Amino acid sequence: METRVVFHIDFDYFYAQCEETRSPELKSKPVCVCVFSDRGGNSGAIATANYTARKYGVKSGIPISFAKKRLEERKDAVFLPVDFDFYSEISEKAMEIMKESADIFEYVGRDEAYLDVTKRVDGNFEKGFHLAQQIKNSIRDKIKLSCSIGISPNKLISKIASDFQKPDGLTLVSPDKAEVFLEQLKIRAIPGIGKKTEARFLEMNLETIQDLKNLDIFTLNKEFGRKTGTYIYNAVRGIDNEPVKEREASIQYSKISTLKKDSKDYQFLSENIRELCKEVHDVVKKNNRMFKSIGIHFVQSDLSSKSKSRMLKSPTSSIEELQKTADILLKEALENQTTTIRRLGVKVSELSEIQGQSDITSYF
DNA sequence: ACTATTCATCGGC
DNA sequence: TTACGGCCGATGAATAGT
Repeated sequence: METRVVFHIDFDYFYAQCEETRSPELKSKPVCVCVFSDRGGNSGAIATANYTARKYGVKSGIPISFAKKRLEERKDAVFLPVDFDFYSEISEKAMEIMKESADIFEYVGRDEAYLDVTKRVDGNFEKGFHLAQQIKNSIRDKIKLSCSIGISPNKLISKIASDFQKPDGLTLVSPDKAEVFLEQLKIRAIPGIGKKTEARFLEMNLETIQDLKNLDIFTLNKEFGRKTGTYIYNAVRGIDNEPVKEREASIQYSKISTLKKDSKDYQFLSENIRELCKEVHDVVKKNNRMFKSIGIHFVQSDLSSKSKSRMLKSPTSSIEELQKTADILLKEALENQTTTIRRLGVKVSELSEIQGQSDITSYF
């Protein structure tokens, strides 16, 4: 098998950087992009913060009120509400630029993509390095955005490499350097190994990827299951054969919102479910889709999650069926519900495309 | 016994 | 010290089908 040249490209502190591009005076200040909930005040969480804010311990996922405390001494700190449409616009433009440079382009998210450029650079990593520099320059010139790029023979190592130096990083890990590059890193650098898994390894006194090489595949499979165990075994050795592939557009649509008040009252929740169904259905309609699976999701007052979903007999695009099914799921879920519910969500999945119908509303 | 499907939970960004 | 969004996709157990 031929050696590939694979890029992983990641925009730096993406949402906050988007805000900086439209208001350059923000660049010198701590910038926090916030998801404010419907509860008013500072209820909500941080989506992203720029590096100035990060110096104060502000990072994505923490409560807004927590971030404000940490930035108390910075009177110039700004807390902006998220503007997903704006970020998506910028993302699309940047993705177009990257696509032009790729043999195969894989969209991962608004701020992330993989490129297979093997043919483009004749399998030559030096040429790959120059191509990556050109992409960075082009995105900076045209969109005023910085990004970090990892270059290696596969998606796994490139992902780790793009994270290695940032912001505005460019890290090349050629095949002969892969082992040494990985060995020095903390276990946490492996995508998919989060806080929980890291803690389990730390208890076994394993800290670096080098340390992990001491575990045999049987132990790993036994501890983590076959799929994850094998993945970790290969990952620490830099082995990953996942091809870069064009991605089908999203495979589910969902809406979740924080309720005005915590509740387990059917009437109140039912009204909210109805509205969420409408919003999800708008997206379904806009994308000309049918769905075959419907689910609801709770976040309870203690922040733990619960979900319930059901397969339909056949795909549909009917909002009535969506609302009816979601409501049934809600009723069933509430039967033995003891804790109150803080956030409520609706999702549809198992999507399929509606074939060329000019006026779909007349069909059921 | 193996594979495919369904459903609930988890974690990344 | 607490504080808490809105998405997405992956994983694996349970179940159904072959």
